[in-house]
Amino acid sequence: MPQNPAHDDGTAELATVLGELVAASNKLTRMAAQLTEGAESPAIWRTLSALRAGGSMRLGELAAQSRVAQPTMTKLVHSLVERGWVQRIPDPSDARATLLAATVSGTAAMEAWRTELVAAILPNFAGLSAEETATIARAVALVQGRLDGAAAHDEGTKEH
Amino acid sequence: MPQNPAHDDGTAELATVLGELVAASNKLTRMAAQLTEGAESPAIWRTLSALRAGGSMRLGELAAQSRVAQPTMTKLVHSLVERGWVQRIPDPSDARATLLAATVSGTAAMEAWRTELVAAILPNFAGLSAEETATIARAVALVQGRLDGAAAHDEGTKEH
DNA sequence: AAACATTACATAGCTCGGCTATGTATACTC
DNA sequence: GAGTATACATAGCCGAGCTATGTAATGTTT
Repeated sequence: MPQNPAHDDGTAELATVLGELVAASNKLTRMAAQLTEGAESPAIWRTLSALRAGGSMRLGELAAQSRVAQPTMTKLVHSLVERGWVQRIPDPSDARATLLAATVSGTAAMEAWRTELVAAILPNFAGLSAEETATIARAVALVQGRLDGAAAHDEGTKEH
Repeated sequence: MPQNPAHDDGTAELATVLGELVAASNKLTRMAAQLTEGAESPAIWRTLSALRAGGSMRLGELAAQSRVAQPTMTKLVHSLVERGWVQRIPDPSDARATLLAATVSGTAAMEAWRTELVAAILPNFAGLSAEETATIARAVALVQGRLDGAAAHDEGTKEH
């Protein structure tokens, strides 16, 4: 705990903001899940999204990016492959590993879901001014950056 | 659907931002869950948080606020009561209903969790300037407002 | 006021996403 | 070539989410 307020660099305020940020994120995620019910689950889209963002990668890496344990990712990939949304490509340099790539239909499905979801929540955000939209966009970009940077680090952070 | 682009009020841009907002939220929620593993689940904290924000309320209302189905909330409340974090109070005006209130220890547990969580993610956000922090704060406030307004509406929106 | 409809919550039973522990095959190292 | 490390798969569990349905209290109707 930062017991000594050597020089107040706004840590206290930042902490408050982060607390609320997480709470709001939790709520929004729940809302999104509820609105697109019947469709596939958030985990599916999160995984596809990570694959799109990071390009083809191995299962373990994808698990780290998506912040789930490796066996969880094995399951997710299984169901994604079944749906034809992800393709397994043997890694030429390592017979143990397989590279994973989003297929065309996988990408299409993801974007269709995104469109549907946005359509569902858009009414709630209809009254935003251009300036407010820009504020949210900037905040999202800031948070995104911090999240991406974190994934790599944590690999070595695990105890044992 | 707003089919006619009568005047471009930035809907397209807003849609993009919302898509990314949801994706980032999903990721952040996952990160938070992973960091505080071993502790209780996000659903527990989300529920307690809703109770704190909205004050004592009936189970059905809490379910709506927390955006889960009623039976799901029944389960959650059960485990919260077991932990002594929520108290059931018979509703004097309706014998079928019970009012739910966060206990002192429930509130304390929630704040402890929040502190722990913030401590865990704070390093990732350490480099933020005061201005960036403010941007995130404003965005969170904006989103929060839209989320809160939505819960009530949806009650009547359900088909059948 | 008896009967019916509605409402508020509980129960049953299922699925899925998350975890740990462990197995198996390939790769590395000496 | 034996032993260790790595990449993924399997097994088995738990919690959170859902629908469908049950039960008791309330409201409504004649």
